[in-house]
Amino acid sequence: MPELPDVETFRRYARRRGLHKRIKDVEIVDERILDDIPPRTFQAKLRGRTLDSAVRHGKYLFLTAGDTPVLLMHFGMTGKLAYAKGEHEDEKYDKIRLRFEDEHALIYQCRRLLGKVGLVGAIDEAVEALELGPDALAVSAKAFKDLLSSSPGMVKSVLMDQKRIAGIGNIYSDEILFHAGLHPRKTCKELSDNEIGNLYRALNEVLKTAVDVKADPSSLPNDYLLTHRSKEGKCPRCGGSVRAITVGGRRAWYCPSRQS
DNA sequence: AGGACGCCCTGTTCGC
DNA sequence: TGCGAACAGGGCGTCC
Repeated sequence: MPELPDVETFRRYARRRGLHKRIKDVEIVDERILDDIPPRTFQAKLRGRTLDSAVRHGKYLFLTAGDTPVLLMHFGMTGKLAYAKGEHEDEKYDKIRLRFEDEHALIYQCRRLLGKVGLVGAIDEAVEALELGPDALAVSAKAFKDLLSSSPGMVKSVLMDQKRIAGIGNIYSDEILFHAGLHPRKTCKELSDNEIGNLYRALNEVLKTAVDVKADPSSLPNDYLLTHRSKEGKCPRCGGSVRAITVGGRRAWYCPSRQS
């Protein structure tokens, strides 16, 4: 579930809790979360270091500690951050703990091991290696239009393609399409200039609003679709039943009477 | 090249 | 009541 708004929230959390403190110990609770790096190496490279910045690109969070290496975090579907000294919520899902000298730790938690934690040489190198497109909140209207014009596929799939635009996943792609009034199976080729403009505005409005509420669904405005994604769900704007179809192997929820 | 599909992974929900 | 199947979905690989 962590998409751009969630990861931006994690970034701010990490910035507030984890920077400018010496890492006394690197506790690897479950080494399966490590991405292609031996646990001992991971520990040795971070122990004694001090995190000094938190940068997000799409759904990736990068924590720097001087020049190199850079700590990379991807949250998969169930990853999140915690900060605690002793007992804490969801402790059994702790995977990595960066323990500071005051005994508090910045903790990477993940239930389903679909996330990854690793070290990279530099942020721009990692973004290139991962072939990530520009961050969804850093795409200009023109670049967005050019991108959609050159993509033949379904608009939902294109929004979710991290190589084209980084940061949008299943839930927020549905939300953006809902706000733009577009059917998830519509192809980019079918979009008018006006519809592309609406989509661009919806993308920015939805993502910024979600960031503002710290990606907490219950705090989103009442006319958002997110909390109505279920069989019994009603469209928050027209009261009609919402519907689910499969698009690109993902569940796509939408309002049939408002999205075409 | 796009898209359908399977897989990983495991907690939760649903149906028999 | 209990158990297993289905589902959740980000990312990746395979096949058509």
